[in-house]
Amino acid sequence: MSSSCPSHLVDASGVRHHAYSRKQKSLGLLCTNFVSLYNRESVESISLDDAARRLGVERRRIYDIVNILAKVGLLSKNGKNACSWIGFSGIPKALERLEEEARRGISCHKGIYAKDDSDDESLDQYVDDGDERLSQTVSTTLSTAPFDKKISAKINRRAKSLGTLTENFIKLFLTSDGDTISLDAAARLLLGATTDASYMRTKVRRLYDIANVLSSIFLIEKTQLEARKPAFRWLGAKGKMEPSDAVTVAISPSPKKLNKRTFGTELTNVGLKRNKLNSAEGKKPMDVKMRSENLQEHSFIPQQQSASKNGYSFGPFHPVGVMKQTANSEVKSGKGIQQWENLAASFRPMYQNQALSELFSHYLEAWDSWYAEATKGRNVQQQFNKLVKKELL
DNA sequence: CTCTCCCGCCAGCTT
DNA sequence: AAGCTGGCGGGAGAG
Repeated sequence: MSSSCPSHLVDASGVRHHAYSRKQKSLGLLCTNFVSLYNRESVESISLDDAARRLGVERRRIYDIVNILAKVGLLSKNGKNACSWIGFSGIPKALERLEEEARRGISCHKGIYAKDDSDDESLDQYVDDGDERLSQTVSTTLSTAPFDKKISAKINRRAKSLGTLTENFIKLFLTSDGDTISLDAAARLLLGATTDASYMRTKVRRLYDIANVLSSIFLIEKTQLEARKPAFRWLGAKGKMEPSDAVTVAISPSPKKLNKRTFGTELTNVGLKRNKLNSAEGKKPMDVKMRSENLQEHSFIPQQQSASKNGYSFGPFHPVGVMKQTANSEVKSGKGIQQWENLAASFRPMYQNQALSELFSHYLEAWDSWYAEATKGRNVQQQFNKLVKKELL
């Protein structure tokens, strides 16, 4: 085990030193690695089990990522322990769908997450949550009341899911004129006027989860509206941002800043738990060990697959500073690819791992192609946007 | 201190 | 019954 962990973390006697780093274990980074692992042509079906093993994480984490990525069209879930990889080309379509739904007012911003643990009373607000089967069930059930508690529970559960939250979070952007939404506003809009602070806290946690993942695939970036007011900026594919909209946070990209929630030095998120655990602790020591070993065998260095479509990206909440300087109008208006490349180049050294740099350049290509696709012929209904805009910020 | 968000428990669902 | 999913919130690292 120790062999697959950074050596400075564990000494010869197996005692862990104080080197736990959250940054190396972030969902975003994991997502990045996930994408780098599977974003290639030869990949069709993904076993979640396998993914967990190869990435060296609990399967629980894979679920999180898969649920989010499925909503942006990178992959689709199909059945137990499996999903199929679609790739970046799937993003435009998924965004279109979300936008369309948003326009039709489905799962709108009016607090669809309003707390509702008890009854069926607010069921109708869940009816159209974008899941056809579920919607159908609900519709029929509604018309044939009395309403089944089980279905109600199911709907509640679904309505609170990471996936649904992801969808609605994205819809916020897609239906807004501005492209930056404060965390506050997002929470308010997504959760409705709940007074329950703990419920709010929970959902904000989820928002962070989602934001990390979306950041890692460059759909959004984290930014700041003002001091201590975190916000997210849509980088997607709308290409309608004016330079003047840009939230200007001129940050000189000092190395320190750049390291903020960005790159792990490892390709994997393997292994170490928070330091409250010592080597003897943990429920599944064997499991962890096995993962580590597996990682060594499997290290998903991109052998020499067809050198084109494969990709890689940097981590979550990535280059905040640099992004500020490049990711405004140019990026959005379609001539940004060049900028992305420059950006990428400037970050390349952050990867100690050579395989990663390699993957990284592949990723650029993938990005390039999906971006081109995404910006092509895309018409955002400004009208509707204006309506919604008022709600934001 | 507050913000961020990893982590894994465990309820509910599926096979 | 066993295994799979994923909501949830405690609590720790980062700022």
